[in-house]
Amino acid sequence: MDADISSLKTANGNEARHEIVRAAAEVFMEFGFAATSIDAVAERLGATKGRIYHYYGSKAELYFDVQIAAMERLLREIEPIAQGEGNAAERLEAMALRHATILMEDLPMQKVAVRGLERELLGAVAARHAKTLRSIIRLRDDYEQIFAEVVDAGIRDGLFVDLPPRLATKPFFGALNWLTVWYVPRRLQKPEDVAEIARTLTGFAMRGILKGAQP
Amino acid sequence: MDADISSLKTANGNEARHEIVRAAAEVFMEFGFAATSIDAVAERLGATKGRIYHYYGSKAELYFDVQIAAMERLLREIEPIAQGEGNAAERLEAMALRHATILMEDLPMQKVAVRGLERELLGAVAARHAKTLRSIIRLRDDYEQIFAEVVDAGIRDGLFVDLPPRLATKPFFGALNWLTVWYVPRRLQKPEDVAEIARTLTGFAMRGILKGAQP
DNA sequence: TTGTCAACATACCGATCAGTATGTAGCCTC
DNA sequence: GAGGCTACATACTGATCGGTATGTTGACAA
Repeated sequence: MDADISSLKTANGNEARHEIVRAAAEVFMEFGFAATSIDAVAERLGATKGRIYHYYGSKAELYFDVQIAAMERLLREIEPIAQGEGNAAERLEAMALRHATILMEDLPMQKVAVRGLERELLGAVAARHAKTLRSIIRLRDDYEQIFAEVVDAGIRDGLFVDLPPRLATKPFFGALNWLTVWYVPRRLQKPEDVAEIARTLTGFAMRGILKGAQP
Repeated sequence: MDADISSLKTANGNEARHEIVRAAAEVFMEFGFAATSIDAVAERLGATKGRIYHYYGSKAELYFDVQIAAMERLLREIEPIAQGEGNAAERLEAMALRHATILMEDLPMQKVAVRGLERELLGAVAARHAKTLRSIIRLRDDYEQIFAEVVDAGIRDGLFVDLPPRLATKPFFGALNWLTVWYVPRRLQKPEDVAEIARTLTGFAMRGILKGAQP
């Protein structure tokens, strides 16, 4: 958001921050926000609190950064597909496929992001970080909006079932995002299996939204 | 599980426990397990810790009871439908419709149950309550099994897409269960809207799993 | 009318943990 | 080679919270 005076220092700082974010994502994924201690994140880093608090002002700020990193990757990869070529069905399918794949590739980050700001935060540190909270909710809304627009186009073209776009995207996301609940990465055998799962889920979601031929 | 010597005492005890479970479900839903304090649950009850610890030995035990109550309601209502009449597609549709409706009707309990035992527990109090944990996982597996069997029947009958039943049920549940993430109950206007949402989600999920007519 | 027990409330303890304050080792600069 | 700064580590504090120990009150029993 504000990295501009980039020099060696800033670059190193960004890399150091990113290491912390990755470790934090893993621990947050395992235990959730409240049950994750900064000491546990530090331990996973092979370091101590000092290192983390040198780069982050609070646990909430670190948690937010995980979410932002996850959302930014999704936005960065999916938006071009949405604006690309093909009819609404083709674009939506490509978006879903990429979306599901990213969830599995970046599971820790994405799992944290998908579970979202689950109230655990709103009640607690809401006021302090109200501005950051808004911007994350904004990111999420923007992302859903990208899908909603393609869905809307598909509905207008008569390709998709006749539903309010915002409502149609809910089960669509559900079929895909649910994998963050059940998917457990196995050692080895990964690259093709991930693609296979992504195709299966995408196929399901597309059938759910496409206007069928039978009455 | 062990309520047998039922007398006035046991009956009152069960009712008292159920009140606690309801309040606990609301607070757990809002803040999650770790961020929910027993004092917060007591406050929602208009009571103090003493009341809760009179009936429950620990916070984990209370949390488990919420999950058990939620799973038991689902099992109790959906199993008869699965064993009922109709072909696989008709039964699965009725099950999905009822499932989605229950999620919305009992949102606090069901939201807690859907989010499940999210590791926040496994790491922490796992050993102490290993037995209870197993039985809850068992309940969840049993429930998914009910769906998997109907799905399997539908696949064998050529009604559903040709996928491993366990894999096909994932996005099916996803489309439905995802509502626990986005659904926010509004005052008034409820009874028919809930049914409408349930029908929409069920329709999506059924299209996702039905073998389409177009190639 | 006194004992008993369920059904709580109150008071307290010990552990955990976010955040802070204070070091300190290395590098860079001049 | 002295000051300064970055990138941490270490030590500490204050607050929260799960659990327990100890009341207290009313109903019922005998």
